[in-house]
Amino acid sequence: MAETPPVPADLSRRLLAWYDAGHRDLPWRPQPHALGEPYGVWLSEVMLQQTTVAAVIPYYRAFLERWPTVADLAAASDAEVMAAWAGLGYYSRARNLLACARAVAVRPGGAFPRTEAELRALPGLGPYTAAAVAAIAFGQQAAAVDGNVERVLSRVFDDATPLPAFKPKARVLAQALVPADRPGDFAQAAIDLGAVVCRPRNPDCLICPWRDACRARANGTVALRPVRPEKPERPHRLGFAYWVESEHGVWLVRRPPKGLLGGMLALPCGDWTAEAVPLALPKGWRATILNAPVRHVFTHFSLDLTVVRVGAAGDPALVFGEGFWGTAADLAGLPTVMQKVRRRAEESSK
DNA sequence: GATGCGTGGCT
DNA sequence: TAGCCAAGCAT
Repeated sequence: MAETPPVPADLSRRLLAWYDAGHRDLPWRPQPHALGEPYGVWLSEVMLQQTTVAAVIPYYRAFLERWPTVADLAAASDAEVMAAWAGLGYYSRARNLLACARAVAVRPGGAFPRTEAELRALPGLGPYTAAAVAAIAFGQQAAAVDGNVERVLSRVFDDATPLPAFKPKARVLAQALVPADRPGDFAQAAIDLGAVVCRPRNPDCLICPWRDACRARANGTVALRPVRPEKPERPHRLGFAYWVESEHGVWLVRRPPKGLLGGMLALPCGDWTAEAVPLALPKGWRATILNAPVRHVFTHFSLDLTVVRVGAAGDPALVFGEGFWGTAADLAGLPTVMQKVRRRAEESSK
């Protein structure tokens, strides 16, 4: 790796002083100088992966209320946890969350490991989350480098290395800055700095505790950092979703455990491809095609789903696969794209 | 190293 | 409004 520039002295102290003078009050956050509660820290960090604070807060509260300890969560069923996660996105996190809780529950004392390396070995904990939990909950001198910290460091050192190649450099720089006495506060302060001051757009350099040291500010390149690679074009896909209602409820299926919406409840659908092909329905089954498709945008493709209301004259499993008649409580556990389909179907019956 | 994986808010 | 982006991880 290329040499990293010397780290100006006193950056850590200035950042901590800025944090102490006023930081975001978040439900999972310990008081300054205090350690966080491992379960809550871990839960929040997993929820916050690629997810905004505002979206996480209600889910965090709901999980803590329903499963107050990691042992409680470990005892929950897959279906309960997936349903509780519905709407938050990136559903492999929910599967890994439960796998991690179960792994922790069978450890001696049912407690989380305390070191970054041991945490890193748990499901769903990558380099960032392992370091964050180690620092915030256990006071380990670990460098938690997320997108905020990468952005801040790319600017302070005016480094034009494109992401994600800059990440290893950022880790080296961050590790050199982590103070031995307050690693958890430092991790959260660095994140707050990126989230509140050193924002992606319109950074508030005038109030930045690192403004004097910031090379990008001196060079007038703040808006150019970090350098991001071009994003690939997002393809468009088409598909059908089937609303099959009877006196028993609505026919729901469980999606396969891996892949898109893996492990989640769903309405029956065919494949989502460049050209949609409707499923052939048995004779005597009524089908009503709703006029405007449901639009949804995923990370790597956009989707138009044509909703079909079906009056089944026989066993839906024969056409749509293994499933069950879902009630209103079951429907609440559908992911967002399926909620959009549900809304469209329910509107059409008014 | 590249790709797949959700959703919602902001501009 | 259509794109950008968010406390990343697994493969």
